Amino acid sequence: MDHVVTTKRLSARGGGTRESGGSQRRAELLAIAAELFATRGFLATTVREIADEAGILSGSLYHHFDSKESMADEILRGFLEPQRRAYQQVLREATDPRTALAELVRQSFRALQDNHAAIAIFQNESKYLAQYERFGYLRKAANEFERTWTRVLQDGQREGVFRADLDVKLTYRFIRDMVWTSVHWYNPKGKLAAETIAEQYIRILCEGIVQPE
Amino acid sequence: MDHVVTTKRLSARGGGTRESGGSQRRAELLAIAAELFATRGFLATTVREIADEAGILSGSLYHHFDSKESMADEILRGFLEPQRRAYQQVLREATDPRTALAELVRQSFRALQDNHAAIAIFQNESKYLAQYERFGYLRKAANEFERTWTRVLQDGQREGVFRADLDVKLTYRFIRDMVWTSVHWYNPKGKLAAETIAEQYIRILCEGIVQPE
Amino acid sequence: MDHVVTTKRLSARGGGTRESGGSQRRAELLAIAAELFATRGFLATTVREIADEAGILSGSLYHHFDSKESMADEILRGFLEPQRRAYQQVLREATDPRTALAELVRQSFRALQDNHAAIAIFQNESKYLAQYERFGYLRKAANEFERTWTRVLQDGQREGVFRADLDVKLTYRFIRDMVWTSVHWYNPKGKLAAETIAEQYIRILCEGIVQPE
Amino acid sequence: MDHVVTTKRLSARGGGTRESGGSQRRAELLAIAAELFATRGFLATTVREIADEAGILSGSLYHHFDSKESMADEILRGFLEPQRRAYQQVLREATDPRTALAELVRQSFRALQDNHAAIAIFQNESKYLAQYERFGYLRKAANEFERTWTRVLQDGQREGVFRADLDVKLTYRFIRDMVWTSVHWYNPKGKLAAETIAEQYIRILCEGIVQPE
DNA sequence: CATGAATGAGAGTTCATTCAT
DNA sequence: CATGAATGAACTCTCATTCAT
Repeated sequence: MDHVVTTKRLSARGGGTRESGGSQRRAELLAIAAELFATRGFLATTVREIADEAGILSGSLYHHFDSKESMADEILRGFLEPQRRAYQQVLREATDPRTALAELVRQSFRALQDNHAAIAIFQNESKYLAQYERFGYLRKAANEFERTWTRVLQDGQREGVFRADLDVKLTYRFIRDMVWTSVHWYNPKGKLAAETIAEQYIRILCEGIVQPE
Repeated sequence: MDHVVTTKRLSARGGGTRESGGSQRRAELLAIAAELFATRGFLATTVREIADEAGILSGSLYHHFDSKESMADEILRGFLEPQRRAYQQVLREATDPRTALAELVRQSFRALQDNHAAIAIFQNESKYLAQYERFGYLRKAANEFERTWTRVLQDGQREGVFRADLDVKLTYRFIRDMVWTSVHWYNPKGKLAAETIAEQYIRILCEGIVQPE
Repeated sequence: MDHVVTTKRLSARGGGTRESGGSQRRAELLAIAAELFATRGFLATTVREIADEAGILSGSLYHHFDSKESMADEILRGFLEPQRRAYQQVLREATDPRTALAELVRQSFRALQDNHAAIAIFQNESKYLAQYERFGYLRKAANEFERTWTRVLQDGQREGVFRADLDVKLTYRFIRDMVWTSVHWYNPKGKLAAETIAEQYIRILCEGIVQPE
Repeated sequence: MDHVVTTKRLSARGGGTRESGGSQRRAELLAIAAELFATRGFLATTVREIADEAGILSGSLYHHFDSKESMADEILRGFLEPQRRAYQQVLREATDPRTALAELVRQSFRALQDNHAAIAIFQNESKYLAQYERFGYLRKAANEFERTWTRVLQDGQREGVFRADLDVKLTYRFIRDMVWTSVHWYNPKGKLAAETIAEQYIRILCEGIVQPE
């Protein structure tokens, strides 16, 4: 379905980061880049804007990172791996599908609070970035997330906790979209706590919006 | 909250299209552009790509359109105004909040089938485009859509049809995201009919995913 | 009278130069641009030609300047302000209108020698450039120059030094055109010294070409 | 002295006009083009602007003219040949150098009234256009004009009418510039008659601006 | 670590011109 | 005579990236 463009707009350079171990300056720069990528988009953000925000010249960024993509890469990896582990832990610790589902939602909103920028980038730029080999792991991560959620949904259906007439894949998408898309309007510094949203969403999701008679 | 970027990367040119009344060729070109903007993103699509797909040279596009933005503009206006009217009609014809809500969802998925590309662009590029005066109407349209949905939700709560403990704004966002975000995976030519998705989503939305005891 | 063309062919970009303080390279590039603008015209000179002459790529110019217009802007400002001050000084130091006039002519030809390119650009491109806000100061400068000269002429008429039957405005234009237009043929490196021309012109201007009987 | 650029920005096409005999429509179009070339400059005027002003599409102009240059060519030739003849006649009819000079000035200002646009183009665009073979006649015409004026000046000096200490070439340039440059500010429809200006200029030129004691 | 000058590819856009209808 | 669609070359400008200092 996706038009896969061969190789363009991304340097041919294999990959790799200049120094894996991160100095503090590095982390600062990464945070700045993440914020800009998240709010303006990866393509719409220039390395000069990142450098400006950091108070250095654009060329100087290349002392810390190989390329603009390396920054996105590092930001995304820094979010995906912990998130993967967090989901696994939820699955291990949950006793039944319903609490598992609720915990997955809660964990997701917690991530929204802590990794707002990274999630926005993952959400908005995956399609574009995944065109390039280097970012192949994005699709893999998305698939693993899907397996995580659908397993819970299927278990729930089997145990009669979730309604049997639901299409699991469709339901998964429903949930995923509703959770991750909040990144577009959720403000970690705003007055609406992630937990509050999570609880509301869990209720709508489980019981629907209609008042039972 | 949003970082508002001043003015760049979009020509200051007031607006206006070369010819408002559309020839047939024009419509073809617009469809090509819409498809590309939708699948690759506005920034990631070059006018040369659009022209290539149309079998002409990039410069020739400018016989029909003022600029790349003009194309996006025309595509978006062509979707928003009819959509607005469709929502209004739903509101006029619906007898009670619950059917109103269901109809709004159905109408939205119908739009997804007919205006897939335009909706994707509206969804993905609004944030970027709305920075520019010319696209101010995007925010206005979004606001009007919000009013439409929240009115139905509030009416429903007042009449006791929808649960009273729901935050209306949050619920609206929930619904909006779930509906529009489907644009990312929904394939109008695929085997999953928009109506099927709509019905499933309406059920989840209204009754939740949990099997009542 | 003048057809005022709205806004095109000049970027809307407010103004501003990349760095106000000038490095040495900057000055070299500016000199090259000035020479080309002067001999070929602003529109007829491409940034590639400027870059070629400087031995760099056209894109590299944008490390130093915001735009082609920025270069013209800087060239013109670098000439107008000193010129304004020079005229003021002539006025302050002159004891009578006749020597004032002669000194103004001399100062103008001296400028021709030092700022040949800038004057040519001011002369030839003002009409075109002044269409754009950014170059509004060109008209202001022209007006101030006019006031300078007409004041001297009026003083001279009042004191009976200059003939009373002369239309001051017309006479001013006469002088201005004759002085500045020399830019079209005057060659600073040629054998004709600016001073020689100035003296001849002063004589013609003051006493006419007719041999008194 | 002039940098002569080989061949660019002017079609290689030999020359020639589509139809020598001029229809009326043709004359109208030419007048429109002349006005635009004069006020905006040759390069700054697009064929589309000419066509717009004429109420047709740009491509339609090519039914009447070979190229944009052909228009300039025709406009310039239409002015130069009559002007040449007019100068010749002045020379034939004048009885002495002083009246000859005065008549040349008067004739020039009369031309300014009738051929304002053409003169402006001749004045402003000669340098640019003369780069191209096709417009070689511009230099020839300029040379002939120069010979006309300098002959009168030399005759006058020989006969003791004009001051002997004047450099003839310099004086010629002085006069030419002062006369032709008026094209920049002279408005044929304004309240200042060409004759008035001519008389003032003749007086300044002959007797100077200084009040004789 | 950072600067500052440069590269090189490609972007959007303009415009004179052509030509079938 | 004019239209409308297209060409093709050139233009100004952007931006990720490199590298000597």
